[in-house]
Amino acid sequence: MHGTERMLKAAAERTRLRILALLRRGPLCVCQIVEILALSQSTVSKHLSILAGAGLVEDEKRGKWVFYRLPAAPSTAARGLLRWLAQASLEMEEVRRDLEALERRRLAGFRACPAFPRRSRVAY
Amino acid sequence: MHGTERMLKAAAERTRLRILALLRRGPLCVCQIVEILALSQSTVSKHLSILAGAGLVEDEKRGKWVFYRLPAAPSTAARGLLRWLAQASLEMEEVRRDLEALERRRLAGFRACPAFPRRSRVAY
DNA sequence: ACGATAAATTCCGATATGTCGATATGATGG
DNA sequence: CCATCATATCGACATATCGGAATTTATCGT
Repeated sequence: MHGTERMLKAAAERTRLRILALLRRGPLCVCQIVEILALSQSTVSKHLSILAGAGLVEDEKRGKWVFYRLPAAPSTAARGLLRWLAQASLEMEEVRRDLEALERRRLAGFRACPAFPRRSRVAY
Repeated sequence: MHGTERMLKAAAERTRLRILALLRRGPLCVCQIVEILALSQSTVSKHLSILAGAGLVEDEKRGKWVFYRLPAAPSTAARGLLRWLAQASLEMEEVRRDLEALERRRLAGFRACPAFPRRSRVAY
């Protein structure tokens, strides 16, 4: 399948849209995403692998945790789509709720994951 | 389903990407699209209805023909996605072949469809 | 070495999707 | 009115996709 199609298929699913919106706020490890989305770990892991295969996220192992984030150097196509998604996904009620939940947990203290080095703001 | 998701799902399919790329060159009636894509009429018709439902194309009846085209006044989201698609879909081998086939038929004389009033170039 | 934890992979059932042939709807022309 | 043509819709089938439970793999702490 061509990259364009793969990228669109990856983005065109509610759960994955939710994940992308979360990652826009910064890197998260799988268990944190599981907690926010309230979906099974296997489901989340599978979605992340689809997103990674499309070049819409990248991962970094940190001991037994795996952090996912939006790619630091996305392809031109990925950058364009991610930029569109950043706008469009905010229109979704569910996404907004997820982002609030994320913010709440960030304040309340998340889960015992090692802090991930926050890069500067994403440029797209 | 939310508009954003519906739009992405509509775009995230090979046949529909091909249709959108064709329509970028100007309005076409269903039978012309059928001819170029070499798919059944029912298949093409269904895809068009999905695209229309997502606001990515619009239709206009002309006697017994129905012409489809990219929307004259797309929503902000649709405009953004269509712009991205215009770039990205050209990377697909199959799409390029379709566009060549379209050009060839335009020259060789298409099919007995009434000429559709060509609007000025799409602005997005 | 062992148990515990995080994540990926595998398997399975339920549902969604793409395609086509057949049929229905609607317009046109004799 | 009837035949024809363009399109939409329906029914059926094959395949793809999503979700979760269970298992496997890898890492950590003791």
